[in-house]
Amino acid sequence: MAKITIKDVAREAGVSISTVSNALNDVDVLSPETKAHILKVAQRLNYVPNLNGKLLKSGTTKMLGFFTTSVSGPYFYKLVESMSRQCDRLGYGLNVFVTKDKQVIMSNILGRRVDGVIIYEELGIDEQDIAAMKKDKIKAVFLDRVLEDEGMGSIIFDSYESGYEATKYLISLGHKRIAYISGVDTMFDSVQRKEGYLAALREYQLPVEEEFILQGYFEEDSTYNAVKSYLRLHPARVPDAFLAGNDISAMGCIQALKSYGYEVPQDVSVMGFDDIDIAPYYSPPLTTVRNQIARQGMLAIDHLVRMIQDKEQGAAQKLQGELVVRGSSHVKLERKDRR
Amino acid sequence: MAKITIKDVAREAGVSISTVSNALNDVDVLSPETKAHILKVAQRLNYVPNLNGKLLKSGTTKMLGFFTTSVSGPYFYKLVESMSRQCDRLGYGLNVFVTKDKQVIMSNILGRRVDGVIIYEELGIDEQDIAAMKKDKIKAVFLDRVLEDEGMGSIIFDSYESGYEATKYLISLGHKRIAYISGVDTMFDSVQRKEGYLAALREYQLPVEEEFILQGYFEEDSTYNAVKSYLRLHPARVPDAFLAGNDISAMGCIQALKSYGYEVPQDVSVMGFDDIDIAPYYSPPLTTVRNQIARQGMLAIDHLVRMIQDKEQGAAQKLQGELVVRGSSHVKLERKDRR
DNA sequence: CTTTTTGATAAAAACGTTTTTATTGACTCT
DNA sequence: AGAGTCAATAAAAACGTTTTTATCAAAAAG
Repeated sequence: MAKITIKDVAREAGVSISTVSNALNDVDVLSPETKAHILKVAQRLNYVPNLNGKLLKSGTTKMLGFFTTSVSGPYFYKLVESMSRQCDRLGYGLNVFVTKDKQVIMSNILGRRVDGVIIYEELGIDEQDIAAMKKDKIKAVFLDRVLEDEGMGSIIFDSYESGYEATKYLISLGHKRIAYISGVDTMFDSVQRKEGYLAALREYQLPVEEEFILQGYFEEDSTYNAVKSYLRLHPARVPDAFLAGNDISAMGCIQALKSYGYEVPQDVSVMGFDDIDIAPYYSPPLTTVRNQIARQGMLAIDHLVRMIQDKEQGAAQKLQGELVVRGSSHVKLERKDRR
Repeated sequence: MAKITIKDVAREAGVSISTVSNALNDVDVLSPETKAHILKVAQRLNYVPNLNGKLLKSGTTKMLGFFTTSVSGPYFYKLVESMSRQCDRLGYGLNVFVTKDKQVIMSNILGRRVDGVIIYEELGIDEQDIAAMKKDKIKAVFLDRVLEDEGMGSIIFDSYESGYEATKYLISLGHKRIAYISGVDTMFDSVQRKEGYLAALREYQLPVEEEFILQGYFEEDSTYNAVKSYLRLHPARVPDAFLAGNDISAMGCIQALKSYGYEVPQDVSVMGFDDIDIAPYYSPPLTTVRNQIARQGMLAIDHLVRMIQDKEQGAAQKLQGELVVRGSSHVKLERKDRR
């Protein structure tokens, strides 16, 4: 029992192929009886159009592709969740391609499996690939990089601004000696957050001190060790506050402080970035800066669809972070001595 | 500048279409020079085959589809992560379709966008749809239901066994009066866990008491209220241990116990199911039963690919849970009086 | 020296659609 | 009454591939 095609329906209904196609696609040229008859036959045979044939001919799929190297972690599922909701709303399907093989990515994009693409992937797609996509008039929105390159869209978080705002918040609590725990220096977001931190210090004319910039690599353990070794070496110069490159790092920092007998936030304020799921449950609950992930997903789909409909040119957008104040930060108090 | 097709490559290289196709697909009938020449031309023109044309003709896509109504939460991303890794390993691509529209799901499945499908969706696909898929020889693996129906695969967690093992563990700690906090009685997993719990009680000849079965609806608040009202009504008959339908519920239970001055685990043991991300960070860290999500994903892909290659018939598999002992459970102690 | 075989390439058919164009027969004009 | 419109349907072309079949010259076989 082979797959039922439009041909089978035509034969069974005693009409031509084109008539069946018209009936199925609701083109209004057929007599109501013929149409009804054909639909009934199609139903009876359980006919389902072959999407590849359909797509090959019509060139449009009503499908958007999301290309990513990973879906691990809350960032991705929040993103996918919001994108798929918005797709539903706009009458598109969402198709997530998880692969690390650039070849696969490019051939799916250029091979027209989807009407437009959202791209998030750390490695791989370079200027040349983007040029190829532009040449083919592929509509794309990037989530992980700024594109000066016109024609393509991008929606990224303003990490610089987040770093800046976080630092300003700590300053507003009365803290003057604010340390920064750096993430990975090759990552764009990481660097931007630090830049924002430095800018805020400069703006408030607080000294930028070399030893106040620690290296935590976005990991709990590394940060724990880095902070501990700082406290060992400079017991007399403990910062008022630590701004960690992300929440994981903030957690390591808090552990290290606790192990040296400092109370957070009474003795030292600590904050991170990302507002990961466990942040509100941590002890103390973490003050952090949250990225509006759902908004990013929603805007990406919106923008892409408008690009596809030629209502909008690709453009770059930046999203502001959202300060979330919880228990790990506190106005500056006179610190009790180290136990 | 329209899309480059195989025709353009043929014209440019001065050969026929079929020759180009042979060159590109490495069919070994061409002279090395011709082949090299064609490949060079294709490269120069940035030719990328149209996947729809290709697929339409050859009928195979080397793509697997994962159909789901949601990707929210850790379960899904762990699942997708493991599936995509296994796909990579086996030379397939993974394609996640997120939609609540059954129509979309069915037309993508039957419309041959993918070589095989993994299905997880709570509502929608019924016996009739499955019959249609079988008729079309679609290869499918279900993750959310047992399929007695031969021909299709399914890989589910053995929730009955998990409930049984969890209860046995609590009994092994010396607990005799074990309460169960039920989830949602329409959900398969929820019911199965409770059945396992009851079976263990029966096996050890412990009395099954009506009041010991509370209703928590898998929510923190509902459970909190349910447990609290139990403690208010039966202050003299506090269980030795609570087995909550999931970790969220366990958290609510612990809060309620604390509010009545009971210490967990010294006074009462509490455990849940799922091992959610915050379980190890909770206070106390939760004892729970973990489902092997990554294993489920891996097995699903494996099974599906073997079905596609006709090496295996669809079959049902069950995965055992994994007991994770943390701080919320303890051997039975003589309980101090209520404060 | 003709007939076969072989090797390399080209032509044509096929996949399942949609879309464009053609073909009817019935109706409406003047 | 003949030409022109119209409604309904059919036929054919097209989408971009792969695959099957055909072509044709050169080499091998007799």
